[in-house]
Amino acid sequence: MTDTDLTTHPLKLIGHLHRSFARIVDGQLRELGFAMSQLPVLVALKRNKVLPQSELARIARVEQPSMAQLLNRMERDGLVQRIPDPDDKRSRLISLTDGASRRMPKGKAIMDAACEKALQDFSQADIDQLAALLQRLNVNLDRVGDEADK
Amino acid sequence: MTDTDLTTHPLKLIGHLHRSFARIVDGQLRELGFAMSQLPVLVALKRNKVLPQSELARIARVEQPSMAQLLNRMERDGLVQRIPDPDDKRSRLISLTDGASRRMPKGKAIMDAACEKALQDFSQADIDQLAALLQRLNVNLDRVGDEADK
DNA sequence: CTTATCTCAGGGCCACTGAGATCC
DNA sequence: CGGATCTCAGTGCCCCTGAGATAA
Repeated sequence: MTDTDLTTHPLKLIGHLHRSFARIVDGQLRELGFAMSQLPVLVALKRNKVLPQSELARIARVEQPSMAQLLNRMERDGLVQRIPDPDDKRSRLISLTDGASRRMPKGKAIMDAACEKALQDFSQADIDQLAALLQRLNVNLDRVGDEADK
Repeated sequence: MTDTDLTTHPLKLIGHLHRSFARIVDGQLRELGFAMSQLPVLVALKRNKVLPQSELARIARVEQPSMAQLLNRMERDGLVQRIPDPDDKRSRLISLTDGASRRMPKGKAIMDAACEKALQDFSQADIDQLAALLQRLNVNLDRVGDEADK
C-alpha cells in the first residue's frame, strides 16, 4: 500500500537509482578531480583526441553555453585545454591534458568498481536483460523528446 | 565498438535515461508549478497530511538545509505551508496548500502519461522484470551507500 | 550539558535564455 | 548578407558544509 507507485513506476526507481549512484561515484571521483557530468566529455575526448565545443555539446546533449561553462571548470581544474582551430578562426578545439589522460584509468577503475558492487549478485543473463530493457526505454524516451522538440 | 561501454554498463544507461526523463517531465510539470525534485515531498505530504522538515529530509535523502531551501521555494510558489508544532516549539510542521492538493492529480496524470509513452511497447512481463531488476540494483546501491557512511 | 531541530551564510555545479562578437 | 561558433551576463535550481539560535 505504501509503495505501490514505486513498484509500478520503473521510472521512479530510476530516479532513485541515479541519485544513489551519483552520490557514491561522484564522491569518489571528486577526490581524483573528476565529476560525473564530465564523463561524456572525457570519454569522447579519449576516443577522438580533439573536438570542437559544439560537437561536445551535441554528444552530451546540453546547450552550447552549458558546455562552455563545463569546459571552463574543466580547464580551470586542468582537465582540458583549448587550442585555436587552424581551419576555423571562430572555433577552438578541445583536448585532454596529459594529467587528465593519466588519471582517466583510475577514474574508470572507480566507475567499474562501483558498477561491480551494484551488480554483484547479477548473472550475465540478468545484466544483458537489464541492458536490453533499458535500451528500449532509452529509444522510447528519445523519440518522445524529439517529438516534443517538433 | 563505439558504444561498448554503454551496453556493458547499465548504470550509464540509467544516467542517460534519467536525464531524458527529467527533461521531458520536468518541462511539463513546470507549467503546473511543480518540479521533479518536489515529488518525494508532495507524495509524502499527500499521504501523511503533515510532517516535520527533518522527516521530509530523511524521506528525500537530502541534508536538512537542502530540504529547508527546497521548502522555501515551495512555500514561495504556494505549494506548502509551515505551521508551528504545538508539541515542539523548535519545529514547524509542513503541509500541502489547497492549491497544491488540487493540482496534484494533474501532476500525477503528467507523470503517468510520460510513463506510458516510455513503456508503450513493453508487455506486463517486461515491466515486472524491469522493476524487479531495478529494485535489486537499488538494494545493492543502498547497501553500498550505507557502508560508505560507516 | 547534551542533543535535536531549524535557520543563515556562503559556495559549487549544472542547466537555461538572451544578447553580442567574430568569422565563414 | 545570412548562418555558424563561441563568449558574456544574468537567472534558477539543487545540493553541500559550517556556524549559529533556540528549545527539548
